[in-house]
Formats: sequence, C-alpha cells, structure tokens
Amino acid sequence: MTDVARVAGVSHQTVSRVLNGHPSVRPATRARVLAAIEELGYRPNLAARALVTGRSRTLGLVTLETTLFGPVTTLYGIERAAREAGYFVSVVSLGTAIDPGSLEDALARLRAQRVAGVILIAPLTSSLLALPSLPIDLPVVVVEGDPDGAFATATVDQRAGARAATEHLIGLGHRVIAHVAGPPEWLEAHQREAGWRAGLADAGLAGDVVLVGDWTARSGYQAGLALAEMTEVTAVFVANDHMALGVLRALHERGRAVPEEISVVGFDDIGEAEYFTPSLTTVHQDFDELGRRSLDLLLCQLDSSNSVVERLVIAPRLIERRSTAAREGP
Amino acid sequence: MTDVARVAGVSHQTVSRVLNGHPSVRPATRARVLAAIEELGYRPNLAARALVTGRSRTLGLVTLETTLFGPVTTLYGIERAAREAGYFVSVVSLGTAIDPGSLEDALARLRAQRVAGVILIAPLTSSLLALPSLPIDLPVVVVEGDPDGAFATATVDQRAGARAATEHLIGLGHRVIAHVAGPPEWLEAHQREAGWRAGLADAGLAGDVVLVGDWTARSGYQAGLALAEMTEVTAVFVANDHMALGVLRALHERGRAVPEEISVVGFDDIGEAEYFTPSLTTVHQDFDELGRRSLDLLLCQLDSSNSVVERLVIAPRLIERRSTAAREGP
DNA sequence: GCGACATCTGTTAACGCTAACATGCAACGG
DNA sequence: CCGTTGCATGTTAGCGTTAACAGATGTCGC
Repeated sequence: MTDVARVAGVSHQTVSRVLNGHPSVRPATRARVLAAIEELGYRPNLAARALVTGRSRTLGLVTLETTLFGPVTTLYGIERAAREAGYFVSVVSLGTAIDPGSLEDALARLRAQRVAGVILIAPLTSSLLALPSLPIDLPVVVVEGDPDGAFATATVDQRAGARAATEHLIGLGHRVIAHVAGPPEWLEAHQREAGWRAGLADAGLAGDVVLVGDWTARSGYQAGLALAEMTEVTAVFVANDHMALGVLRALHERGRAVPEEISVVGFDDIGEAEYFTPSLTTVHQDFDELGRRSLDLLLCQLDSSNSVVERLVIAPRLIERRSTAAREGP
Repeated sequence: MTDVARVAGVSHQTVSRVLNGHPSVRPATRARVLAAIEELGYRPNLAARALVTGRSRTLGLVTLETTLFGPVTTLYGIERAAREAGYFVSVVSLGTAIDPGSLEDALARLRAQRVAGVILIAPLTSSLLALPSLPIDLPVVVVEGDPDGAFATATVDQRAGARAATEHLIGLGHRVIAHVAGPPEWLEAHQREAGWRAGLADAGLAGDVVLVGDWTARSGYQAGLALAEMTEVTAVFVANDHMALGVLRALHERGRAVPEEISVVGFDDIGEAEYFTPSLTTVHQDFDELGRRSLDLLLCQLDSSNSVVERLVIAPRLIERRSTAAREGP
C-alpha cells in the first residue's frame, strides 16, 4: 500500500480512501491511484483490514455432511449470493448429526475467524436441542430448522407442500392415502407428515398408514413392499423423491401398477424425478432462492443491527407428472 | 491477550508463547496462563495472527456449482480433513463452467484472503485452458483434472474403472457393447470413453456405438430410446448412474428386457443405484478418500515446500448387481 | 566467589490497514 | 480584505499478534 502511495504520489491514506470508495477524493487523484494499483498488481491485505475494522467480510456456513439434494443446493445458493455481496464463505460441516457439542465447536471456530455472521443449515430435530447454545452476540440465520426459536429463519413451507400433495390425491378421488415419512430426526419429516395429516383431516379422512424411512431409496423400497400388501391403499405420499424411487421399484416388482392401482407423490423434485418409471408427481422446492433469501436475512441483520427476528417462508409448488391418476373402481 | 497477561501476572508475549506451545515456559507459568485464558474466555484473534505471520491457516476450495455426486462428496471429504488438520476452508464456487476469467477471479479472492493453498475441483476440459493461468506462487492441488499439467493432482482412475466395466461385459460374452458418454466438456467423460475403447481394443472388438449425453437422466433416456432400436447391441456401458437410470427407463418402455436382452453398467455407485430397476451394476469411486488424500497432498506441499509434483491415483472398483448378465443366444 | 552460560520472561518493533484528527488551500460572504 | 467554511489530503495512532532481541535469574565450573 505504501508502494502504491509512492507511485501515485499520494499518502497511503488516500490509497485507502480510494479503495473504500470514500467520496472526497478528487477524480484525478483517484485515477492516479487506480493506475498505480493496476501497475503494481496491488491487492489489499484482508487480514490487516479485518484486524483494524473488526469485520472480516466472511460469513460462516454450518451444514450437515450430507449429499442430500436440499442442503447442497442451499449451500451453493448461499455461496453465490455471498460472493455477489462481497463476502467470503467459510464452511464447517458437522458430522451426520447436530449435537450441542459439535455445533459449539463449529461456532467457536467461526467466531475465532471473526465471521460477520453465521448461516446454519439445521434440518434436524436435534438442532432444537443444540440451538439454545447458539451465541446471541453473533448474527445467525437458521435455514430449514428452528420452527419456534429465537433466530431469524428461512424455510420452505413443508407443511403447505405436503398438504398440496395430499389434496391433489384427494382431488383424484383417493380415500386411503398412506404416507412414507422421513426419519424422525429430521424436522422436514415431521412437517411433511403434519401437512399430510392436515390435508386428510380437512377431507375427513384418516391418517392411519404411516411407514417410516430414512430418505434413501432402500428404505422406500422396503416401505413399498409393505404397501404392496395393503390392498385398501390407493395412493401414497412419500416424503422425498429418493424414497419414492424405492416405492416405485417395490410396487413394480409386486405387480402393483402405478398409477393405475396406486398413485405416488414425492417431495423435492430432484432432477431425476421426471425420469422415474413412471415419471414422478412431486413437490418442487426452490433451494437456490432459499439460499439467496437467507443471505439477505443475514445481511439485513448486519446492516440495520435490528434484533427483529424475521421469518421468511418460501412456497413450494406441486409438479404433476405420470405417477398419479384418478382412483379406479367404486 | 493483554488482559490474560495481566490476570496471569505475566507479559503478553508469554501468553503468546503458551498459545503457540513454545518449549521454554515454566510449567507453573503455563498453568497460570491457561487458567487466565479459561477464566476470561479468551480466543486469539486470527486476523492479527494472520497479519503478523503472513499465514492464515485457511485454504481455498474452488469447485463447480454442481450437485453432482462426485464433486459434493469430495468437498466434504476435504472439509473434514482440513478441519482435523486445523485449517479453515473458504469455498468459492464457479458457475457451471471453468473459464480462465472466473477461475482467476476465484483465485484472486482467495489470494486476497492469504489462503495457505488452493484445492481445485476441476473436472472439465475447459480447466485445461484455465489451468495455465494458475499462480505458481501458491500451493495448488487439482482434483479430477489436469491430466498432464504442472500441478499436484489427486484423481480416481476413470480409465481403469471404465475398462473394468467393459471387461466385465466382455467376460459375459457380449460382443457389441455401446457407450453412452458424458458431455465432452468433462474430462471424466473422455477418460471413461477411453477406458471403454481400450477394453474393447484388447478383445479385438469395435467401439462403433457411442451416444453422447449430459450426465442427466433425461439425456440417458434419449440415448436409451436410440439404443432400443439397435438390435445388435447387447450391452451398454453408461458413463454415470444418472444417465443409466434414463437408459433403463427407455429400454423398459420399449420392451427391451434388462439384463436378459441388454446388459447395462453405470459409473459412480450413487446411493440409489442399488434400487434402480433392475439394481445397477456400476463402478464405485471413493470420493471421501479422494478428498482426504488431496488435502494430504496440499499439506505435504506446505510442510516441505518441495516442488515435486505428486500425482495420486485412487483405484475404483466394479460393483456387480442385477443389470448385467451373460449374453443369450448364439 | 565470580565469570560464563542456560533458562525463562519482558520489551520493543513491526505486520498493513483504517479512524480520527490535523493541515493546507480555495471559495465565499460581509 | 479577512475570517469562516468546506473540501482534499496528510499525519498519527492503534487494532492483536508474533519475532527479535534484551534482561533477569539461577547454575555450574574453576
């Protein structure tokens, strides 16, 4: 920086002013400084800047170590938005579960880095236990978690999506609609089941048949084998597309035609859903927008330093494909 | 730090020595300092440390913005290994392509952060154009790219995997083995095709039938429709599992039985592969190990500051399932 | 018992940047 | 024509840490 100042014939402070877009620099001076920066290939030292300002323009992103469609897509959405806003993203992945200890470790790491704020992708019920240990002195946005907590949140309205799926099936004349739920440690699993129940309750139908999976196709397959035996069931709402794939496979193996005998609806709209056999009716979530909006929430907290807890909800939408049809028979 | 020093009744430099494990600190003094640190909840300021040492204990991770199985799994593997080694990971995602401009931007960002080194997940042929613009003053490890370049690399042996898949089909008696390739902009697509060709050439067979997809199930479906018409083809090696799913769907629709009429092999061993209809024979890659090993390579460069370009290759392995069978008929 | 040496601890000066204040100079009004 | 104002720029200090050197204390040999 001193070198740049010397080349431009100004003081280092003027260079700093140019770098930070300070208004009171004469255009001619600014141009000379910029030329010197260019000539010397100067890049400001962010560590020094962070030291003196106390801000790092880095934000922490804590996520589960999962390749599941949702969290990964959200991660990229956040990274892109952060980059466009001039922030760096420091990622810390937790293991396969969120416990207070590992979450605290992750936050300690990020706090040591003096991150401006933290975005937490916390889709597990265990996050409800872990969240109280979150520091209140650091701006935090929780994505896909914390339904009642004290933090700003951004979520997709899982309940509404599940309800839409269920109502779609009811509209097709189905009366016995089973559910293949996600693992109970995932909040989304609960919310989707709740949406399914709400949809059924509105139509005066019973929510008796619930099978529990673990998001994998394998578990869906096992649920599908059980469903194939339940002749009264004419429709299934499956809590994610991967499990729906397993359900389709099992029903196919057992000679139960989809959608003629049983309708199947998934959740997520992964890229492959359109190419399942048959192509899958499912609920689409815009994870990319979720990422962008949750960054906005964090930046809003940083800018205004207001402590208003904002809750941002994004609406999912039903995608109708070939795995659902009107109920046949009486 | 000054506060800690005061509480412990020592100078701030002694605190620094305790923090950095300097040997010449009396155990009693060390204990007092540690107690003071604990009491005050002191956390060292990494920005200040980075400023004075010139090292940030952060490493940059540049990756494509993709939810594809491989890159994401590699990312987590690297993050976990970095965390265990006491490093932070700053992620920069490129768009959907690697061009010299965006790569240079990403590196400029990371260099501004004074990262210790960069790991680049660069599985595109365009990375061959972009890589020469990489800085040589920064330790770099390239994952899944740069077959002939000047950088340390960690890769899965795609050719060997493809060859194993092809030889498996040849061993089952197949003589006309088609290939559904990945998009030409991906290095892995070329390597897998090369492995297929090499396997065929060794057996004196022709590699005539190549269809090109884009990794998606949709493109696999279209390739599958074309394959269904080619009655001479009795086996297909598909360059990834998602496309293989599309192929299976198309063959099923057109009434071509798998594996009775046509055998299908995929690549990647995604979690769902076992639950395709029929379950998919495929080539398993250990992306997690890939991540760990590539971090090791980077740390090795940092420690020894040797400029020996290491190339680390991980062997994939064939997983036999139900989508392949011995050729029927004459 | 006194200098030489090892061991532990303290002092000072950076690292590169920004904030706060100080200065110089032009424009302006009375 | 001079004090006041406002703009552009320079000067100084300090962010929290480590490196380099300086000092204090104890230990040992002769």
